[in-house]
Amino acid sequence: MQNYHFGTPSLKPDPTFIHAVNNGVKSQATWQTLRGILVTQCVNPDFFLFLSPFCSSLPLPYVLLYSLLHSLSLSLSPPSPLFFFSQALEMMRRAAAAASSSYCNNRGRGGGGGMPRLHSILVFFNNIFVYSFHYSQASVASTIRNPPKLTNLGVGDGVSLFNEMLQMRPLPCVVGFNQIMGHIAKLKHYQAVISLYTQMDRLRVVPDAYTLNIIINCFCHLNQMGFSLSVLGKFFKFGIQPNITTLNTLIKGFFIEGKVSQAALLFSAMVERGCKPNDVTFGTLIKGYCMMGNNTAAIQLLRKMEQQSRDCKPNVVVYNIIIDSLCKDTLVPDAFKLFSEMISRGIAPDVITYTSLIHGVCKLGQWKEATRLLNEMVSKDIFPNLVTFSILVDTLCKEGMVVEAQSVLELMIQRGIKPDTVTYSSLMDGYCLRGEMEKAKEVFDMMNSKGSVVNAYSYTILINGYCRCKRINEAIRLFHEMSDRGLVPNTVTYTALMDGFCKVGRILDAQRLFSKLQACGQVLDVQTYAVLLDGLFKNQQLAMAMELFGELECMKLDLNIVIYSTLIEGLCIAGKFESAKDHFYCLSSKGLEPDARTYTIMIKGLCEGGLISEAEKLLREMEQKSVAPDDCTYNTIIRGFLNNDETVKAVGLVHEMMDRGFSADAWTMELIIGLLSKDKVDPALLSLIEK
DNA sequence: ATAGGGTTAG
Repeated sequence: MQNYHFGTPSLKPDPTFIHAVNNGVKSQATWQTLRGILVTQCVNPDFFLFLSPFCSSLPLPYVLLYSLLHSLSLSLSPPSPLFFFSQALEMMRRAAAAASSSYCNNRGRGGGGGMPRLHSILVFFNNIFVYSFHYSQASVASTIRNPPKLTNLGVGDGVSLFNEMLQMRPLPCVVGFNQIMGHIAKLKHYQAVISLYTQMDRLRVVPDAYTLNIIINCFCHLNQMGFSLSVLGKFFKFGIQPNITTLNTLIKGFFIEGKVSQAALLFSAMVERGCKPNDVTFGTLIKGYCMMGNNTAAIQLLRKMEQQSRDCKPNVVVYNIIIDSLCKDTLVPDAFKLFSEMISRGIAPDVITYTSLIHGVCKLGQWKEATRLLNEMVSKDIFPNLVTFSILVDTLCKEGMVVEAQSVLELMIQRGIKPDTVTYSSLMDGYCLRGEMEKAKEVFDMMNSKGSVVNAYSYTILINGYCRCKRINEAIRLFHEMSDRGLVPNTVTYTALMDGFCKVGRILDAQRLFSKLQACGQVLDVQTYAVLLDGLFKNQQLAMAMELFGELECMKLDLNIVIYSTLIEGLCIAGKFESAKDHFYCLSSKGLEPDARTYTIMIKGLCEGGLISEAEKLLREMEQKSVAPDDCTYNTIIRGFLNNDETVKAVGLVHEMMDRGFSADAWTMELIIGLLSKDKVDPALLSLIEK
């Protein structure tokens, strides 16, 4: 093992080597022989052995890979290597075929264009090929003087360029293909990359480590770890040494699939094997743990980095990952601690650091702090960019301040920052939240006409908007429209639509959607269940709701407070107050803490069941446990007291509520006015509330 | 020329 280095750049596979492997495979040469061939190619055969345990839980072809890799070290004859390779190839081909057909659908809606740009890029690539064929130095120099902007290349442009390149003879060097695939992968069109790779493979363009790493990365993002691992077979076949990037990418893939243990195992296996992790490895692990909600593990890794040799000291990227994760979990003070720590260590924050912090404080409604941060960053010559502005737009929208959001949007345009799909989608959501569906639709249509590509997010936001307003038919129409445009509705889209059906009482349709989702093998998360459960309760389907809950309890999903709140609320709706109470008081034994919403639901239930003193007890308990009661809690309990003829206590609570800066909502007002007209409450109450 | 960081929906 020590004779090989993972960081060694792989040699270009020698055609005779590929021949040798292929013939060896066909003739069932002993694996000792193949191993020998790999070694002549400076490829470490142990590498494949070391990766084999990660392939062991995979379906048939991978099982074969596993045994094949084992026999590599035991120098036994494997069952049928040829079978394995053809299987793996076939699977890749099928995946790619599926990918390319969906890609064609996407193209159908036109757009793209940009021929002049295409030409200049083509010239650029030609120059690169010239360079790699050692033709002319002069054209290389001119390329360096006038570097074309690859960043302007759209997906469609990239694909046509790729196809043109495939028709050139002699075939261009693999570098050009890598550039295009890498670029399209950056644009997140992973399926398109896979289908390009299949075409190139068919024409026998020999990949290199870059190519295969790009492909692994694409499969990872498509949640197809199995295919990612099968690419290892390609490395083997072409005699290419997998490198540290390959491993980093595989680790990332495991995290995307939520397989933390596999990721950790791969990491320790590589360390054990003397393969040195680099800063990207640590970054990937830290990001992975943050994604899993384990900030503590992420910070521990940061500390571990500090103790490592100087080549992987913590950098701005790892600090940003953790700061952002802490902000997302509203642990903003902790984020600020890390922020000062990085500065004191001489690591300069960048636009991403500031954007994450701004997002964090905005979520807590700390507008002053956000403004301070904006000023601070600008004073350091770090300027807010598209993402920073989009967050500001989004936050304003979530606060219901769409007019202000619009003016931020205009400001950014003035500064030459073009709002994109995300910015406009946030704005659209802002209108949806206010129920201004006509305005939301206007933004949507404007996006379509201005060339901002509407995506699955945009559709889901709009569908959700219509569902909230109970305009289910419009939602259904959009749902079909998005599929027609080749945009794939995901669990969130389905859940929004399901909620819409529930809201208009079409519980059967909601259930049908749910079954469809299950049948597609989609990953159903707790929130999807919560929506259906809520719908069943609200449509008086107690028995079915309880059955669904039972099903849910049997599954290995981590049931969160949302699902229990829904259950408790549902039981209250059905008048089963005792049962609701049981669940409520059992929460802590399940390791769950009721939040303000849970308390409000239980308080409401207790009031409806006439147990007002218990309701009041819960309100006080909230304060002890520092779960702040919100305006909803106060309005709920005040209504409870009024309905139970406890006007004196109600008045006391109204005072308390006003002191805390909350006000009576429309329902409470209506109730008070009703009681006033019957001379049942003190008129002073009205003057108090009307302020 | 490839891999890691910040923005939108239930």
